[in-house]
Parts: sequence; structure tokens; C-alpha cells
Amino acid sequence: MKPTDSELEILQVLWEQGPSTVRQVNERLAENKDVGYTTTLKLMQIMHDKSLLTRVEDARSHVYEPNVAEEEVQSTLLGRFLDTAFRGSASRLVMQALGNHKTTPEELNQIRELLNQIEKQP
Amino acid sequence: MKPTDSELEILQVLWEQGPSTVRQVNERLAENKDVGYTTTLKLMQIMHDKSLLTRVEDARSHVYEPNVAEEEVQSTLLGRFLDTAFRGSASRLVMQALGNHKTTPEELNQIRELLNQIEKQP
DNA sequence: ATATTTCTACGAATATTTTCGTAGATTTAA
DNA sequence: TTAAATCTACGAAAATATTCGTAGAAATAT
Repeated sequence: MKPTDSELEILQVLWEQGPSTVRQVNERLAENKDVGYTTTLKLMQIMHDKSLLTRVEDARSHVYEPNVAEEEVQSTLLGRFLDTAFRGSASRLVMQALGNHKTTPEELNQIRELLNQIEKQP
Repeated sequence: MKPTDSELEILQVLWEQGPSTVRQVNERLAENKDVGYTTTLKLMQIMHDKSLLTRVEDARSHVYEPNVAEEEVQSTLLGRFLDTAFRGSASRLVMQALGNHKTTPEELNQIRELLNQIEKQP
């Protein structure tokens, strides 16, 4: 349950646009970078072997779906990232993330609410 | 300026304990995982080639220092991570980080202040 | 009906990262 | 002063990740 970078890219596409064929995924990826069809195919086959994806083989071209939830994967990756890049300090990561990147007032409020909730818990 | 995972581990040690010899770094790493001396040596040599580290060769055993600031590297990695794992949504990352990991009330207040500052800016 | 396109499967080339063995120099210990 | 230990440099093996070519089956177009 530790997708590589390329695998994560593919998961992103599937999370975003739902069940898709290899071609659909490849076309989406090709918008941003140079990648051959069989490359994407092979990766998705590997991901299927690893059970990162499920697929329906009824039709001629198989239709793939993520077999892992976005939040789960994010959580796993975040924990890892927190350790390797921020030596475990969640607050430092949060401050950097808020400082460097645009966030809407609405999102800021959401975060504030979350802070309150956390503080309420004993 | 995009250290690999192993390179990042070494940078962490150097950021934490300051200028160190290969042996010192290796001993620190060996606390957590199995790693041979020459493996660490080779990595640090590579990092020196890439200018991730500087070193003083006066003594018999060279003393290495990071040649990049922790915050810079974190910022670079964070940007990358935000894109690949959270599709660019800083707020989602922040919420997950706060939700999943222990944060002290003090840190929560720091974050709150930061939120206020951000909102104040036009 | 035949040719072209489109698909899967799969092996293997490439690229990248990580690990380590060996050689030779220099210091330290016996 | 010889032996053992410790260091650097370096090449190359091993592990991992990425890319793509080719073959054969099935569908589509001519």
C-alpha cells in the first residue's frame, strides 16, 4: 500500500475522473507529460497485480477503478512524509503549508473550526 | 536540489547534530536500520558531488555539513508532495495533518495566530 | 474478405537508487 | 616496527522504478 510516484499519478486520475480505461488515463496523463500508451498500460497492470486497482474485463478494453481510498493513501503518505521531511513535527509542516500556498478565507475558517474541535477534546 | 530518500535521511542527521564525520552519521543511522559504513560513505560522497554537502578535508576523516537549509528543502519537498499526493490542496493536507497527529495546545495557538496573520493580508 | 486499428500481455531495455566489496593510504596499537 | 584498525575512493552488483517494443487476439473499416 505504498504507491510509487507514477502509480500515484494514475490513482489521481482515477480518483478524479472515476472508472477509466487505459486509454482514458493515458490521454489524461499525456496532457502534462510525454508518456507512451504501453507504459501506462504496464503500470496499470502492475497496479492491478498489487491490488491497487480493480478492473472489469467484460468489455474489450478493461475498465479500471482504484481499490484504495484517496484519504487512506494520503494518510499513509503524509505520515511517511512527515517523518522523512519534517522529522515528525506536524505543526511545522502545517505552518509551512499555510505560509507558502494560497488558501481561501473559507478554507482558513474550516481549519480554524478544526483547531477548535481538537482543543475541545480532552 | 531534490534529495532522494536516503539523502534526506542523512541531511536530517546533519541538521540535527551539526557537522559530522561519516562515522558519526553512520552510527546515528544504524540506530534505526541496518546500514553499512561504506554505504553511508558513498552516499555522502555523492551528496558532496551534487553540492548537497560541503566538507572539510583537513583532518583524516572529513567533516561534512549540509549545504542547503532545512526550510528550503522542506519547502521544495512540500510543494512537490502537495501536488502529487493532495492534488495541490493545501487545506486538505493541513486538515489531515492536524487530524491524524498529536499537536500540543501551544502549537495549535501558533497555528491560529498564523491563520489570523494570513487573513489580515489584503 | 482483407487490411487497419486497437486492445492486452509480457519480456526486456533503461534509468535510478541503494548497497557493498576491495584497494590503497594513514593512523593507532602491540 | 610490524600488525590491526580506520579512513577515502571507486567500481560495480543488487534492488527498484520506468519505459517501451513486439506479438497475437479481437474489433472496425475499406
